[in-house]
Amino acid sequence: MSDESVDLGTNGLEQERARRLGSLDALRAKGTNPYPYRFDRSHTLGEIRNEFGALEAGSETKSHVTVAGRILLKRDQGKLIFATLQDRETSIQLFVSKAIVGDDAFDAINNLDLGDWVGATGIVMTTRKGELSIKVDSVILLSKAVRPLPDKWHGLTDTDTRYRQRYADLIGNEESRRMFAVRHAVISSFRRTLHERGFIEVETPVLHVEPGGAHARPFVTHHNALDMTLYLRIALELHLKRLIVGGMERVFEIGRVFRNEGISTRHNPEFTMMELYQAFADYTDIMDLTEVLFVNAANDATGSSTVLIDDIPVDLAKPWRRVRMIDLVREATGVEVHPSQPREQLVALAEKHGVKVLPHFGPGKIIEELFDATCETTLREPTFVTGHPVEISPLARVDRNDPHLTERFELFVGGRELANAYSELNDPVEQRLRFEDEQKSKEAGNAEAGTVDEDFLRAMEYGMPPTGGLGIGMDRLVMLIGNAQSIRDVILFPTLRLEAF
RNA sequence: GCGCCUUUAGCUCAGCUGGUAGAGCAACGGACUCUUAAUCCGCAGGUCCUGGGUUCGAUCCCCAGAGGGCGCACCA
Repeated sequence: MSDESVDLGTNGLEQERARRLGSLDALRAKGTNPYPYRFDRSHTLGEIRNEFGALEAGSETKSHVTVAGRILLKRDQGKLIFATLQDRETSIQLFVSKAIVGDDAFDAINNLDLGDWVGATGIVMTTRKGELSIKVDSVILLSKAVRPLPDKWHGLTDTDTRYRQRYADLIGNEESRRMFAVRHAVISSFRRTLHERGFIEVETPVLHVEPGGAHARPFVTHHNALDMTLYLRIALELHLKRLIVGGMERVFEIGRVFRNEGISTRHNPEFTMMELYQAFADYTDIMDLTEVLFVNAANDATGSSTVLIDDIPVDLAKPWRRVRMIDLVREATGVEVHPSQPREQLVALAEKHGVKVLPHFGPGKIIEELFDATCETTLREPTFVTGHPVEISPLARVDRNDPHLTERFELFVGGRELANAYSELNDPVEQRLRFEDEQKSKEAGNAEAGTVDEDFLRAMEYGMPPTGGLGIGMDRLVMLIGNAQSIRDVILFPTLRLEAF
């Protein structure tokens, strides 16, 4: 066997690949380029459906069109072939008659494989049964597929293969295509809503010297020329606030952030965050804006503001509950809690509810743990949980009515956190103290605590106006609006273990 | 990281108390000018995830490992 020859192989896949590679050679021998450079179409398949969708059965138009797409199905009738052509929008049937195209072209079309890309010209018609079709007068191969498609009826269901070979998933699974259309619509809707409100879209660094703005373990990398340790960002917050100091007033960024933590149906190590900052606003303004963003996104993506949460319809357009974290914990435990209480009291309550308390947990952290354990998963309908303890909110402003709480909210929907927002802390002296508390907590063994970001403090010292800020986990929002059960269904290429080839 | 489940033809899946595997689709050969997952006839296709062990004999039982799913933990 020479190096060039195709291994005829021992299994079905290799045999099929060898056959298709062989037909490539045969095409080239006949002077056909199986991979031409370009192709002009007159209509997308969706345009044809829009224009001719109402055609009666058995009609023939005078419209001669040129289309392109992938052959998904072939139904061979002897001297007549029906082929299903799919493009990005939809699919349409090609009607190929031997009497029209001639013997040679008919054979060539008959020799096309499922998965091949073709361009076709012909007359728009409907069959006797009413199926919108193109009565073909010519078909040209645009790209030969050498590997067979998944099952034409069941598609690809194996989750591993769907995530690893998203290309094959997208070819066969309408639902997968729909989900990514929803994703695009949601993100596009956010840009529209924010542009309408005078927000400027910006891009800030992904490589950070200090991984701040959230509590999470970072990915660590290294810049060779500068011989410097860098971290992939875990949040967008601190750079966007620097822009508020700079006077940009309303900024947002939709960007990838990275957290070196577990993977689950709700977590991917890299995910997409939208953060915005609005000068002269506080967290109540941000609640209103969050509701608008969500309702617009649902409407733009699905045509309705109603989404399914655990299979129950919920209209996002109704105002959302606003309730303090300490009040929710009191409702759940029957015990009044407040960060000003002695730590031992809260430890006792935590133990009663099976909450593990680590040595570096202060009263505020224990209250949050109690909330996570007793309340979080019960918050099915959209709920703004407000008033987080200062201890767990180093970048949020203290509540104007309670020095132990902050002006902060987290938005929970379907038991999942989707958003986090504050009246932003803009006092540089207090910010330094908060950072120093974080630093102490880190030294006490809290791996996720932050450090003192001197450049950020310098920015604060130039003066940041009163500002409201918001962060939204876009993947989870797409899950909500698209009704996805796993974050992997809304991320085109989710993080997986190394594949063995 | 821990627990449970799972891995059989290119795809979707069967496979009984242990006797070395089947179907549908795709492919290939044939029939067919209105099909819709076309239909009909024929033919081929296998490292039963990997490595050990038990057994006369392992897809099946046991152990270890790998991939995947779900749950818990961490977190958004």
